[in-house]
Amino acid sequence: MIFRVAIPTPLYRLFDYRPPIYEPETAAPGCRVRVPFGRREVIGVLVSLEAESEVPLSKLKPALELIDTEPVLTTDLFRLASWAAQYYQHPLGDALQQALPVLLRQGQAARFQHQTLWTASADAELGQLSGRAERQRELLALLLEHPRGISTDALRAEGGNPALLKILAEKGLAESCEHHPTLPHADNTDLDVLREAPLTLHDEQLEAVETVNVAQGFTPILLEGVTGSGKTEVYLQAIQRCLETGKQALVLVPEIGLTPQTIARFKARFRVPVLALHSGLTDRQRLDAWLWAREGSARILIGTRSAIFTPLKAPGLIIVDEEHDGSFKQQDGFRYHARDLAIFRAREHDIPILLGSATPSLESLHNALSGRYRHLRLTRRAGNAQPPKFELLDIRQQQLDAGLSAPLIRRIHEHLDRGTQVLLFLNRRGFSPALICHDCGTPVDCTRCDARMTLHRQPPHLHCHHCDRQTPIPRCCAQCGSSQLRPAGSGTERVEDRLAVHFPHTPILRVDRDSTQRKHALERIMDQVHSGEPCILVGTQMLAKGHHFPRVTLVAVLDADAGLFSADFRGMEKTAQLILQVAGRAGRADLPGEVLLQTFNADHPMLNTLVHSGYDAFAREELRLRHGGHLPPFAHHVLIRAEATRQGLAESFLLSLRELAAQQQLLPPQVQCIGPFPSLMEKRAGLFRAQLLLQGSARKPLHQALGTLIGLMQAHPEARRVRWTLDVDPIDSY
DNA sequence: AGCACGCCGACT
DNA sequence: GTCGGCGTGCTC
Repeated sequence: MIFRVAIPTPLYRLFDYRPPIYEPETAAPGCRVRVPFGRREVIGVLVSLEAESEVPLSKLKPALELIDTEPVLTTDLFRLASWAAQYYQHPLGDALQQALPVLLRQGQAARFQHQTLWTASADAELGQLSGRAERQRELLALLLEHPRGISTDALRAEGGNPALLKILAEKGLAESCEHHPTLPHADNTDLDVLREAPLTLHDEQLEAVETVNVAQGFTPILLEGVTGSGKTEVYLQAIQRCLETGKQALVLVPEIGLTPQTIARFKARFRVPVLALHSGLTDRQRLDAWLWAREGSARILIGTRSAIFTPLKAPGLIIVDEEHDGSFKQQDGFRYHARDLAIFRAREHDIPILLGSATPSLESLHNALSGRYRHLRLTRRAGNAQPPKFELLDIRQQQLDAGLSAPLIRRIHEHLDRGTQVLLFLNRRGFSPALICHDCGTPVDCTRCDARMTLHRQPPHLHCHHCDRQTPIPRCCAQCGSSQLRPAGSGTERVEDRLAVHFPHTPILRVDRDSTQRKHALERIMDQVHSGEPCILVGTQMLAKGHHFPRVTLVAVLDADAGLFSADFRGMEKTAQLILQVAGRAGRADLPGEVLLQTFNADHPMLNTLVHSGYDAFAREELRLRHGGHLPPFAHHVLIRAEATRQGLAESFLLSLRELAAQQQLLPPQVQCIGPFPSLMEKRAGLFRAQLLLQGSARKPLHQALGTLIGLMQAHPEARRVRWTLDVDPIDSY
């Protein structure tokens, strides 16, 4: 018998081993094995058991140990990860590895963390202890209060002395047992899953919930609901039905969306175990959560991108919230898209999947419009809330003060005078995005990137936002020696500064990565906002997601043009999504909101469509343009990126790759090769980068071409000096 | 990716 | 004379 093993390495092949010296009883695909690999030991995943190997038996090493007696990667997860490896052209060993929690990658047993719990013996009574053994009596009393067992830590916390447990045990009054922590309500198999009553649905919500409930088997549904239309309530009620049939629900949320409020809302509604797989968990907690999900006692799993690999005993429903969000795509290494894997997984499990968004990705919208997905809309806001009023604020020929126009400042005054709050959005942190010599015009550039250093004032320093390099602020220009270095443009810090001058009596709250670094800083800001007193919030996209500010009546986008003319064809889509997301932060029933967009392009057709006809009209128009330009979702893209320490090397490597492929006629005619081009920012973090784009209208020839190109790149002599990576369905092209 | 081997420059 | 720089090759 031969073990065929996937090893975590960047190599696109599997490795054969002889079984361990001792005879393995239960070897099955999906089990982990510890194997010698080169001069080290690694954990691999058994892919198949073979009768023979192409490698001569003499070259085969024996595996050292079969770690699992049953597969850690169950059939469905194994299929999911190997499909993803194939689809994203990523080495199988690495893909399988990434589908596992860290502790399992390291070879730990797939078991719960065991905890020693103490109980009083069945017949133990306080009277059996002499009156003088007071501490022992206290301890026994505590044990008697916890018939299901208590840990030593908990005993100590309740005032018991765990050191005396041994004495009690010797007297036959106490017993210990190994136990893994259980989830509250894990034994709730009742139909009564509700903890609190559901909200009343309006007709559109009702239809959405009904659609999920009656769905038989695989049913992808795009739920397009404007902000405030009650998508979450639809999720909750769809999950309710799923739970009532004894199934589990998997909920994927964007990185920033996994807030305590979100989790709290799920926990408040249901009397079943709800587990959140957030970044704060330790590796151990992650493994326990993974095990609870696998054994079926966790009923609702909420997590970010990587949660798509959570094992489920009884999958019933998958929800992807804010499905357009870019954080579902992994941006390095194994570049999978969790939303797309979720679709695959739902199809495999033959269950419904709900993709929710106020601003769906054009990919999902296209799938909905072409009939591949059901398309449901929530156009009404819950309650009587009115949609905010949009207005383009033309700032041509306006004097700007740190990015603030005079009409905007007047409007801010009006809202503050009415006693409400204002939110200003600027997706640029720091004081100013450049520091420029007033005499010769030379900006201070990052030495490792093709980028300006950003000036920060708190604390004062220069910071490159692309490679994280930080330097002190120079006193004079490196080019001409002039001391007239001046900040150019403005970021959130500068806006905050100027606002303090214009509105000396109003609190200015800045929310960006810098202002919220300290623990609880964000919490404190949010508390102040929710107190309801007038204030001005200034911030980056941190403000755009997850939070809701009922007392904000004015939202202003200071630079609506950012991203409007981006070289990335998705720039317009992303801009629109961001603008609507920010706009959605404001207002409630009795305080209608107003959204101002400062722009130098007040006649821009797409901006006007978005503002006057809404996202749906915008998206259809944008889809029309994409169709005309043979761009995704009407074509498929694969990006081959390359980077090298010397300029030109990456580009010449890709050029040579393209020429080799052409000479040997390896590219089918349905696949177009575009480039290579230097990346938009050619130099980044000291590396020079280039990219080659493959485009095709069908996936199959594209994948086939990719396979042969990988072969060429691996064999290429230059590949030692050039690092290359693949990105299937890239979501940004820099 | 790791990791070792191996062959040339600046130190105690 | 050695320490260590990173080019080259291999991983069942």
